Amino acid sequence: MARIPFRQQVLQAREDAIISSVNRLLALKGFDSITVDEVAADVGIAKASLYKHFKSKEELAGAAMIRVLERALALIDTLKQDPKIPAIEQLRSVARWTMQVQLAGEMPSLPAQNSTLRSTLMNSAAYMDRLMAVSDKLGAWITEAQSAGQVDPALAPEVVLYTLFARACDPVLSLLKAGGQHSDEHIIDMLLSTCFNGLSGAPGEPRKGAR
Amino acid sequence: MARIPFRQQVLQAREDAIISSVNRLLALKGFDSITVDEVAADVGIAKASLYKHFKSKEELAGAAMIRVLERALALIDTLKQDPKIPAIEQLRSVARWTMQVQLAGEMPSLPAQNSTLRSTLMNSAAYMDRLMAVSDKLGAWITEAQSAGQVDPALAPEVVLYTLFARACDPVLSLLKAGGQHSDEHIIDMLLSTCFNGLSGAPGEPRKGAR
DNA sequence: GTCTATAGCCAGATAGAC
DNA sequence: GTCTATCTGGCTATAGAC
Repeated sequence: MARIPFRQQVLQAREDAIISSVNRLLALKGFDSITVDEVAADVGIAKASLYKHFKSKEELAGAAMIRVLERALALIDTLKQDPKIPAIEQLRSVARWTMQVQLAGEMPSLPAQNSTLRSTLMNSAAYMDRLMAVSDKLGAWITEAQSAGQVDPALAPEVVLYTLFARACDPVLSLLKAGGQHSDEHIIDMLLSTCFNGLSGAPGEPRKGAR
Repeated sequence: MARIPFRQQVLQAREDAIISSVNRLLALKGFDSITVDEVAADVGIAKASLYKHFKSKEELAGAAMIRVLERALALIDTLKQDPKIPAIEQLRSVARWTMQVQLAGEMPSLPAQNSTLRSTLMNSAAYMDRLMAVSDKLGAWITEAQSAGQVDPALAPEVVLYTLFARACDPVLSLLKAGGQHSDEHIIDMLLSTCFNGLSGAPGEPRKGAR
């Protein structure tokens, strides 16, 4: 571990820069709309050099997804350090974080239908491992919250999990952001409310504040 | 109006067939993944013939969107015939319908980010008129439901409107459908519940039945 | 309006020198 | 590993005969 450091570090830094560019462009334009030339130009290297690091456009997107999943895992582990917080609040914190990432233009958005991309991701152990790690950890909170009656026990757990994932790339947020009528905080408050309390709103609950 | 009928009818029927194919393929694979060749093959005509009816791939997608918006308008007008039904129930009926259309594989899904498609649609009066008609009619119900306290008055009306639109193409539904664990009716019931009552569920409300 | 054939373009991926 | 230059395939759109 003591040797090989410098050149490797440079490479690692370059890969980080690549992933950052891909991540941002993916959030901005989506997988189908970006081109590899564009990514290369954004990073400031030649396209052929990109292909030395990642062997396809799909792998580039996969790397961005892996990174965001790792950020999510880091957040979850941080949240777990306070075991007194009710599961529902942990889930709400995760949802709030995904919305903040979206607003920051850092949430890569992939088309659900692109089949070559899908199969690349499903065949990537690095991706699947992290996806399952996130799912398991959220799944535990979901079960706990349902037992405590904080999340509707009539909902199948997958429904809750998929809904949380889906709200992490919900087009409603970008529409509201583009509308420019509300502050970022207000947008997040309203979307968290629709997510957890529904359009009808929860009669007994305070809607404001409660960071 | 009495003349010109037959040949025109044949053309109209062909255009309907084209739109049906586009609509189905759009629901199945999404705009970016389908090719005009594929549409032509599905309809059973040559690609060049398609371009006699619609002058671009974007216009094809626009025609499909116009048709689904017209179906929505027809539904809304039908629902309006019973003025005794509370606004919230009207909105729920519309949401239920969009989910049924999704499950039937008839909800075209367009990428939110494709800019050439976006500008084609925004420049199409036929599309924009219908989109605004739907928005206005739903908007009236939303305002009414908020006044009656059936929809959370703290939510900006656009949030409610956008959320309903977004639930019409929510990936959660196709994920659950692909999972194969639940009946179509059950999926719709759960998603309507998460949409209107949130993940937490509404304490006072019955969740089952109520078609 | 319908077809076959093709133009024209663009983007993903690679060759080969350094 | 990085670059420039190029290949290759596929896709939108059109030409031109019927």
